[in-house]
Formats: sequence, structure tokens, C-alpha cells
Amino acid sequence: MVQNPKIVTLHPTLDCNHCRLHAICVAGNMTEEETKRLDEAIVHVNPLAQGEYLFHQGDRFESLYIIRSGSVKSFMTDADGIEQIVGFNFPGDLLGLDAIDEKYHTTSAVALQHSALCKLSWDDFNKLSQQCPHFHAQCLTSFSRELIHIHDMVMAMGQKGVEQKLAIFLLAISQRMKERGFSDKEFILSMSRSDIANFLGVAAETVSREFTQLQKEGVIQVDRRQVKIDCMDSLKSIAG
Amino acid sequence: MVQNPKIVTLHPTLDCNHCRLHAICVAGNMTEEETKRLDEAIVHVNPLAQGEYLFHQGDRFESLYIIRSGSVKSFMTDADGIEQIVGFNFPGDLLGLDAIDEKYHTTSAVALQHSALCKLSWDDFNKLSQQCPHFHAQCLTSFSRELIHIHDMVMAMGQKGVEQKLAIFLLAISQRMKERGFSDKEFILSMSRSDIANFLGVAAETVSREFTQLQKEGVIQVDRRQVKIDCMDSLKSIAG
DNA sequence: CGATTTGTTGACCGACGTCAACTACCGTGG
DNA sequence: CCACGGTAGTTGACGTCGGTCAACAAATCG
Repeated sequence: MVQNPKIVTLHPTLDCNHCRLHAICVAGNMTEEETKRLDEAIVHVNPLAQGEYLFHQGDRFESLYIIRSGSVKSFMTDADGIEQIVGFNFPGDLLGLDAIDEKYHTTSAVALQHSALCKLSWDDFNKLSQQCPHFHAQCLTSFSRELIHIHDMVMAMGQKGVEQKLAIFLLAISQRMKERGFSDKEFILSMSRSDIANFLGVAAETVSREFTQLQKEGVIQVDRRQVKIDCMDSLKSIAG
Repeated sequence: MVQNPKIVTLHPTLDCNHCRLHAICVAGNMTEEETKRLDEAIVHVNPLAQGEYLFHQGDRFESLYIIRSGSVKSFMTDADGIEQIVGFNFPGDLLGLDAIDEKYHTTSAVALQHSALCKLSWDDFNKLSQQCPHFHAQCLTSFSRELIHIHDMVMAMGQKGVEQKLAIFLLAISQRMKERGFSDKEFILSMSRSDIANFLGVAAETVSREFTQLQKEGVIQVDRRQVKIDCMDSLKSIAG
């Protein structure tokens, strides 16, 4: 499933100081002393294969996770078994925040591809955020960013047509690729059409149609999960 | 605009120890010493009239706010001037969290009725969360709860029909009323039909129609903003 | 009291969902 | 290596849910 190592894979490293996610991760912007403490608390769990769960909705809350490589989808399931993907997560992202309130996970997280993860127990997290001001600040930032992302998504879902939704989605992925040092013009989607459709609140067929539509308009080129953005400006103007 | 003081208004009190929001507020679950510190940091800003802004999208981030009485809507405006309400906020809710990352507000907050507020500067917030473990924990909880709320909303927007959306909305309001010690069966909506519509991502006329529909089905009684839930179970089964 | 805002209801229409057929790809085993 | 079945994605035909436009009613305000 790792379709293009050059683009998608980050080489896992052993400690936070040498991790190439430093700039994005909660572990960024910390003093050497703080980083050392974090390193001691972080556990490198076994990598997940595609389709494996990081945690299930309803699981007792024990730890937060940071993605080191790969990608993950977070989704919730309602009483009728209907699923809604609430986010796609990439290296550097902090997972499990939704479980803090109720002490059990309110979403499930499943690997979209082979993914490596860092685990940080809730106890250690609390100790660290008490003892390390920079870590505390970084966590709040991470939390805030999560809110912003989902607000953008709500805006898209509530007010935009399908073409706009898809443009917004592609731009969001593009942006995240860029932040992580990859091409923002050409990348491979790690999620299926139906994942995208579910995330955007539309039918999978509609996503298909809009992909080909955007291609016909010369804005992007698509071949299955490979995407190339030919005209970023057009895409942005469609996104509105 | 205060349509029914018995239901909507909370009497502002002077210090957190005697505030009746203790159970809900970030100020809850704290030691006496911690509460004292918080009290010193909290500023009781002038109450807002209906329609007044607490902050505007784009404003520099300086403070967080806690609602003491009344209610507030939070919304974002995109480049085209299209608005999307991302949440309704009630006494005890913490506002401004979305501004932590970028250091400016990414949403606007406007009072839906005469509302009293507590202000807590970002500096003081950081000091408090370093010095008061319980406050720190409460803030994270508050943050997490905010995420859960918006996840529920995304689920509704993405996967549900209009009748379901409205049922879910009413149940959410009902729940929040209950948490705050009011009737969960009978309450007054502080927001307009078009606010509800915008929040749910549908047309205002559609909200109107669904209200009358739910009334015809004998599930609720509606008279403008006054709502009475006659059959909570039916409402829940509609919400799915 | 008229003016304005807020909410309701009806008629019509279009964007998107559903159903179905088809194609391309992927992994497995012969 | 090919045969095969299963999954993912595309495309078309058709139906419908909810949006839009418009008229009206009710409440609020000056």
C-alpha cells in the first residue's frame, strides 16, 4: 500500500531531537531538557499495517498518540452504525484528544497505510505539560489547530457545493503535504474515494464525477489516487 | 430580548466559589487556593447587549472568555463573506480557544441576548494552568468537550436528513439546558430560525417546515422560539 | 399606527443521491 | 505466467430531497 515511498513515507528516527517532524510536532519548540523528558515518556509502538486500528470508539482512554509516518483516518459511528470520518491525520498530528473529557475514545482511528506511531500516556502527558511550559504551549496550539481544521470542514460541509468541497479538500491535503516538506502540487491520496465522500458528506459517485470534472476543466490531473494540481489558482478560486 | 428570565438568565455572582456554574465551568473541581487565584485573574467585563460582539474574526488574541449568563453564537466568515455558525455557547462555556494557534481569532462571537462574561487574559490563563493542576485539567476537558460537540455536528451535517438534523439540534440544546439546571423539556431558543438553518447547513424555510412537521407528528410544540418537547423518546428515535 | 424583521407556507426546479452496469486494477493461487 | 475473483473507481439514467423564489402572516419596534 505504500504507493510511493518518496512522497509518503517519513523515515522514523529514534529521538525527538533528530526527528524530522520537529517543526510540526508537539515536540517542536522545546528546550533540550524538555525534549529529553519527552523522549523518556514517548513509547514507539509497533507500526500499524493498513486497516489496523490505533484505538476503537469506546476504548478506555489511556494514551495520546503522535503519528510518526503514514496516515490515519478518525471516524465516529452512531447508534445506527453510520460512520462519519471527522479527520485525516498525518505525521506530527496528535491523536486521541477527543477522549480527554469522557475518559473513553469517542472516535476510532485506523491506519490508511503502514504507519509508525509514538505513544504518550495520559499520566506522562499531564506531568509533562505541568513541568514543561513549552510542551504545554505546543499542546494547546495543537488542540487549537484541530479546532480550526474542523471549523473549516464545517464551513465546507454547510455552505459549499460539491465542486467547492472537493477543491477545499484537495487544497487542505496539498497544504499539509507542503508543511511536511513534500510537493504541494503532486501527491498520492492515502484514502479511498468513499472515504473522501464520507468525509465531505456526499456520495462516492459524486466525488468521482467531480474529480473528472476538475480534470476536464484542466485544473488537476487524476489517476486513481495520484493527484497532480496543474493550476493552483483555479483550484483556489473554485474553493472560494 | 430576555424572553423568559426564569429559564434563560443566571444571576451573576461575584466570585467563582459562589458562582452557580461551578459544576460546569472551567472553574469547577478546583481547590480553594486555586479558585482564589482564578478569581484574582478573572475580569468581569461589561455585559453585552444582544447583537454586540465579544470579538471579531481577525482580532488579535488577548483573552479567553467564559460565559456567565446569556448565550453567544460563534461563526466564521470565508473570503466570499459567507458565514457558517460553528457553535452556540451557553453559561460555563469557554470561548476563544480557536485563537490559540494563530494568535488571532479565527471566528467571531456575538451575543444572542444580553450576556455577562468573565475575561481571562492569555497570560493569566497560562500562569494558572502551570500553577493549578486542576485548572489545567479542567481546561483540557473543556477543550475536549468542544471537539466532541463539533464532531457530533459534523456527523449530523454529513450523514443525516433535515428532520434528523433538527432533532439532534433540539436534543443538544435540551441537554445543555439540563446540565445548567433548567428544564430539558421546555425552553426558549435564543437563536433565530436562520441561525439554526445556517448552523445545520440547510435553508431557513426548510427549518421552518421541519419544525411544523415535528409538531404535526406530536413530538414537540413550537411557538416561534418557545419549544416544548412532548415526547423525548420519539425525538431521540428520530435523531437516530 | 405603519415599518421592519422574523417566521410560515406553497410551487417549482435543480443538484445530488441511488441504482445499476461496466471497467481497471490487485492479490492469490494454479 | 496467466486465470480468476474481489475491490475500487467511473459513468449513465432516473428520482427525490431540499433549495429558491414569492406571497403572506405575525410579531416587534420606532
